Amino acid sequence: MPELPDVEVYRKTALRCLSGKKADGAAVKDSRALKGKNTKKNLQGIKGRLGPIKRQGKNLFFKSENRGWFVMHFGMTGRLECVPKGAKEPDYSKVIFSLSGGSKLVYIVKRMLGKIESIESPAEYVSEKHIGKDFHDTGPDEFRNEAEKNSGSIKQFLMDQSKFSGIGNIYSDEILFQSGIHPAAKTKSLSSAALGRLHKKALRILNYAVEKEADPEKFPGTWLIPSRKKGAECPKCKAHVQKTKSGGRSAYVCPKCQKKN
DNA sequence: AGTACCACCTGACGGC
DNA sequence: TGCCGTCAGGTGGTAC
Repeated sequence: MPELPDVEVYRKTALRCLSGKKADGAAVKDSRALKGKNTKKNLQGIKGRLGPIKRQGKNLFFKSENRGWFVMHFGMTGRLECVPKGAKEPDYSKVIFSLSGGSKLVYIVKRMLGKIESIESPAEYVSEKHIGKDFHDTGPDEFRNEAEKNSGSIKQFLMDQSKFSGIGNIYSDEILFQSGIHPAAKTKSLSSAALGRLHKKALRILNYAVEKEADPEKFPGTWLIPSRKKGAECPKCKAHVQKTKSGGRSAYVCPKCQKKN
């Protein structure tokens, strides 16, 4: 789940959960969900207000009053929940932030691919990890410029976090579907106008998904995501949706609506 | 430098 | 019902 819209939802969840509250330590249930030497100690020692909270791409950053910055990544199966006082923690809870008043902010991951790490600053982190600016902050010109330098497929380009960050496998499929572009199309084969439309469409889709809390059940039936399975009907033309591979990742395509050129 | 591919870890699901 | 194989929306490292 966790692509830009999902992580944006988690940011809002965290904001709401932490607002007006103070943290008193974070319980680490599974150290494998942590990265870096001092992360465990720092999490356990957290005291006071948590914030600001920032998001860039799929990364969520938050600062603690006394232990500095942390970054959260959600991998394929992570999420963040605000659990009220007395309520049971969800399965696979890995790190639990205790808040004043008894509520908790809980970091949950199933498949151990997500991580929390103690870091110096978000700026240093994104520069070290080559994480490009958030897709929301990219303009059409820079999008086109980067695209024109890219020699791979358009899907891989959209998913490359080093240029612009936030788009993953699911939303890249949606963006390409709504743009009528085949995921295997070479980025270079797209006209400047097509790239401009693609960029605009991508922003619109991401914004809309955030509005709908990244919940696929609230997405329109005209979107691919609800039909993103092999053999389902294309919501536009009723052809069968095909499952293809792109760079080792599954890519769902309507063979009639999406053309390679 | 840019791109392509595999490995990582464990849960969910479909087929037998 | 239970076992097994396959696949999963993430990134990072390595090999071209």
